[in-house]
Amino acid sequence: MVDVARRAGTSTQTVSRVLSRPELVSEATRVLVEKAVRELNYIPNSAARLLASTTSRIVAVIIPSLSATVYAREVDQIIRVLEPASFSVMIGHSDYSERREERLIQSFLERRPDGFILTGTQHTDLARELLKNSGVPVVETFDGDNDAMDISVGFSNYEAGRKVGDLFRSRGLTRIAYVGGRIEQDFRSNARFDGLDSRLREDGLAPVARIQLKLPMSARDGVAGLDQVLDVDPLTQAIFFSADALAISALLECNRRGVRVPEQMALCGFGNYDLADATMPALTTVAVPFETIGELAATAILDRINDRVKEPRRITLPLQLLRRGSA
Amino acid sequence: MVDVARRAGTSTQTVSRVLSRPELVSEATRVLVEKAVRELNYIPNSAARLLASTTSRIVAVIIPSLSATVYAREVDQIIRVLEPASFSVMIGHSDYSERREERLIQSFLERRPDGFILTGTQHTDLARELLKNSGVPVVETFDGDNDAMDISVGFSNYEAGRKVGDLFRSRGLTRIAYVGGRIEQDFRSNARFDGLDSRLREDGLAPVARIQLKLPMSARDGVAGLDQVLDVDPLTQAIFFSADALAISALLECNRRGVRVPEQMALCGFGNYDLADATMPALTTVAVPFETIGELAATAILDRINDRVKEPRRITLPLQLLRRGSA
DNA sequence: GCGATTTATGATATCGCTAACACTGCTTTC
DNA sequence: GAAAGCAGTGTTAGCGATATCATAAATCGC
Repeated sequence: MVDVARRAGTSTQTVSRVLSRPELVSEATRVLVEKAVRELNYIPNSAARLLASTTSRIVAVIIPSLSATVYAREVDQIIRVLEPASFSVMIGHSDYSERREERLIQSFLERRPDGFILTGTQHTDLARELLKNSGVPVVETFDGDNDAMDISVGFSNYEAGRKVGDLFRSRGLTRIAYVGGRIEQDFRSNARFDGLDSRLREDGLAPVARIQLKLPMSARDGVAGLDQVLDVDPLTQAIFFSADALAISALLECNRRGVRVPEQMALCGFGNYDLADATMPALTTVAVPFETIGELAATAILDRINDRVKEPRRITLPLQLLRRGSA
Repeated sequence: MVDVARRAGTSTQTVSRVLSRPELVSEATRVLVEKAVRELNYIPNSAARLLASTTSRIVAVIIPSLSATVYAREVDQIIRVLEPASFSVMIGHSDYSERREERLIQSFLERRPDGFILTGTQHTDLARELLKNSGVPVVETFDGDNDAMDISVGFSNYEAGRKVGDLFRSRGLTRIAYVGGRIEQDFRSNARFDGLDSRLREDGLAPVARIQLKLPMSARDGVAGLDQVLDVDPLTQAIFFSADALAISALLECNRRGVRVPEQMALCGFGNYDLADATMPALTTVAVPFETIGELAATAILDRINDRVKEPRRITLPLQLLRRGSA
């Protein structure tokens, strides 16, 4: 920056101003400085800027895993919103573990991010404390059922479960199973199960099976889930899968085995992935606005950083049950 | 850090040592300092560290888009390797545009990353120059066909095209089409086409159609691609799709229309996605080691940063043609 | 036409850490 | 028993930017 200043015949302070608040500098000197910057290929050092100004223009994002399409698409949108505002995005994997999330928060805090976007509302006490002490804005996503620390952007997993229960019950089905992630890992899947369960209880019923798959899940696990359900109750009439990939592979497997969907077995997915309407029959599923979540979470962080919004906020997005052929 | 030092009764330098090179400090003072760190909830400031030591422990990753499964899985692995080495990962989207990549490189350089992982070998001149001047290690991925700046980790897209050509020709098929991304955007898809084309030319043939889809592609585009191929040549016998998602949706559409696969229409995908072996018939495809690419790219960056490797390197991973039912 | 503002620029003091060197006791070596 | 080596710790001087205040020049109101 000293070199640029010398070449432009100004002080470093003026160079700094041209770079971050050009409206304070006269047109003539601005042009001069910009020329010097270009000629010297000067690239500012953001660490020095952070040290002097205490704003990093970094947002930390913690998701369970980038391999899960949902989160990859969410992060994609987050980046699309934050990048134009010249924020960089730092990503970490919690692998569905609160402990790992805690460690990540701790290590991300060393970078003094201007915001955190977390997944879910379940965190360790230390994690909460660290975040609170740091004073960094936090947005929690994907969980509209529980209280958030400050801002939350999500949907009700519980409602999703109830909606699917409604659908199955409207067809008079009674032997209904659920396939999701491990109870101690996948809190949001649990909430979906609870919703389904509560709906069935209203009619004096209960799920005939609840299968817990190890995370992360692959499509193949859909067939495993199907088989485990049939092991527990061979007369099962309907299955709600916690992710479309599972449901699709189960549906294709039913086709292969000659099990008629939905007559013999009704299937419902969750997420509305790319291929959900390509199967035959097309997959009935719950459309989850994960890209909107990413967009709104990023916008909420920006609003908070720029002090446009001061109060805690809770944004709950509507879910849509897409009734297609499979249920 | 001053507070920690005071509380532990040492100098800040000793605190610094405990944090970054504890082997230089006696057990007794180390314990004392660690206690003070815990009690004060001290979190070091990485910007100050970077300013003083010129190492950021950041690796910048630029991919076309996180919405494409391939790149999401690659980045997933990159993070899994770099995080334990206490590097943070910064991600940007080029959206298949060299211009955008150039701008990203420029803005990432402000953070003084210790390494760059790029996608492909196609970059603007300025991008190359900036990277060269900065002296940051660069790994280029997914392109084993062209020369890299320094280290490359990828596979031959050209070879992939030839392999698929071999397969189709071994069945005596002559009317072969290709469906991929736009020629001016998707360089790696182009190389696959070139490989297929060169193989067909050996037998005096040429592709009957080359469909270019707008990026980013969704599964739905597979059906569009299929239709466009049939528009150009209704007698087409085989199609090579540049991504499994496209091929799967085309395959399911063929099932729906009563077109027999592979007898009337042979289909081959690329990538070996999760659902590729769940269809009926199962999808013949090229297995791409994208997770290995992520892992090796990250490892290569670490090796370079730690000066374990000094020479340019070119890692080319083998591809596997998975012959399943669809071709 | 003179004091009061406003606009544009500069000087100086940090921000929080680490590199480099200096120092203090010990132990080792022959 | 003196010289040399070593482990452990401290002192000092930056790293490259911005905040803050000071100053100079231009514009304003009446």
